[in-house]
Formats: sequence, structure tokens, C-alpha cells
Amino acid sequence: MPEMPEVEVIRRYLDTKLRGRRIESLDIFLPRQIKYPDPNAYKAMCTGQKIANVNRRGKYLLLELSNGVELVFHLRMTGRLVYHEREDENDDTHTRLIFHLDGGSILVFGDTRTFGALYALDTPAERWRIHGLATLGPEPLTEEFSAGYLWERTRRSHAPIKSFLLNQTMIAGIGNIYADEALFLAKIHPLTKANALTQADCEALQLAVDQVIADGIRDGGTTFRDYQNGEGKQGLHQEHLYVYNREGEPCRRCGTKIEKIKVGGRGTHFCPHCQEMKPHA
DNA sequence: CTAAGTACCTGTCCGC
DNA sequence: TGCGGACAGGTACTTA
Repeated sequence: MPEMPEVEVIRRYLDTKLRGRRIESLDIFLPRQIKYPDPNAYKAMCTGQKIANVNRRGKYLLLELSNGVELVFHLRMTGRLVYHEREDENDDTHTRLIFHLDGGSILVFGDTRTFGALYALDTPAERWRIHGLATLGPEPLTEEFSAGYLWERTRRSHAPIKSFLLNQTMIAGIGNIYADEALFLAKIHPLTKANALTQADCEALQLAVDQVIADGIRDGGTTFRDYQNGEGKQGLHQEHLYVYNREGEPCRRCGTKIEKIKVGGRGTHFCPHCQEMKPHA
């Protein structure tokens, strides 16, 4: 479900609600979603601790506790983290874990498909234990994510640019929706080999990625089915998408019908006119 | 190393 | 209505 903009929207809300709150107890309904350490150790590491703040890296949500422990959440396809003032407000039919907080409020982890992954680390220095977290590339909207960076990293990749964008070791946080949207804005065909991009393409792509990510956050994320923000509400960015989930509908720029193909096993949407494949020498 | 295919799950939608 | 198959905001693992 959530890509970087959705996780960032959740983070911002939860940070306002959870900062300074104490975790009194934990109900674990599906222990296999706790990947490290074992569920009993996990429980011991957070019970009685205060939440110092809520952070994010790529699509990972990070709760920093007063004892230095870092609780790590990856929501994968259908995970949700929703805060409720009272326990009886929770109507999630796929509740997998509940943190009971001071004053009777709760933080609910719900997950329909149960792909989500939870971890507790003694300190942030232990992030190496989570391979996907330790190997993340630069974040969009930072100085490190530049046209020059894209130019350098694409030189060595024969993968389609769509697959390159989904590779979290290249850029942190882009998922299937925002990859398609960014390629549309940058006018690049998704099957273009990464190392066939020009420097001008890399400049356009860096701007496009930053724009779609910023727009997604501004609109509170994109909701098709499962995504909810930390308040249990839907996002609005689905109203502003250019190509994702718009197969057969007219391109907002030129009116040509949006096409859907498979790239690297993922559904991929693009405008065949605006994103024409360039012939290469 | 990269690349491709499969696995992990549940729910929904579409065609017959 | 019912059934089968494809598909879904993701990543990790196995195999070539």
C-alpha cells in the first residue's frame, strides 16, 4: 500500500499524537509479523517506555523510545498504523498488534495480507540487522538525490528505468504509483534502459520524482483500497494522478489513451504519445 | 554481480 | 450465483 509519501503522512500525524506517550502493554495477535527479536523480547523492549519521536527512512516508519530502542515498521502492501483515543474506536477487522498507551488510547497495527514486518532494535546503530533498511539509497527531496547522482547510477544499469526507480538501493521510497507518475512528468518511456538516459533526462527525472513525491505528501497520500493515514482517513492524491490506474482514459496532457503494460512483473501505466520510446544509436 | 521467477497472504473484480 | 484466474501502494529468497 504505502509508498514514501503515504508513510510520511502517517509519520507526521503519529508524531503529533505519540510523542511523550508511554507504552503500557502490547497485544500480539499474529506473532510471525515480528521478524526480530522474538515476540517476548520485543514486548520487553517496549513495555513501559515512552515514545520520544516518530521518524521515517524510505518506506520504513521508526519509533524512537526513551530507552534508545528503535521500533521499526514496514507496512508492505496493506499495512496500517492508526492511532485511537479509545480502544473501542478500533474497527480494523485485520488487527495484528495493539500498543496500549497511557490514558487508554491505542496504536493499532492492521494488515490484511500480513506481509508487513516489525522489528525492535536496541539502538539505531543496529539497523544493519535489517538489510532493506541498511541498504537504502538517498531520499527524494534531499540534496543527495540530484540529477548528477541519477546520471552516475544509471550508467551501470541495464534495467528498464521503471525497475531502476523501484530499486530501493538506488532511491529510497519510490513505489509503483509514483514511479509511473514521475516517468510521465519526465516524458520518459518506462522501458527505456536506465543507461540510455541522457543528462537532460536525468535532470527532468530528478525534478519529476521530487514533484510527484511532494504532491503526494501535500495531498495526504494516494488511496485505492487499503491506504489510511495515522488518523484512519483516506488520501486525496488519487484524484490528481496522470497515468496510474488510468488505463484507457485520456492523457491529461494530449488526450491519447493511457496504456498499461508489465515491466519487471509490475503493472505499468504510461502515455504512448507523451512518453514515446526514443530510438537509440 | 544482475536478472528473472517465485513466494509470502487475503480480498476483490471480471469473465464465463 | 458460483467458480477460476488475474491482479493488488512490496520485498526477500532462490535459481540461472
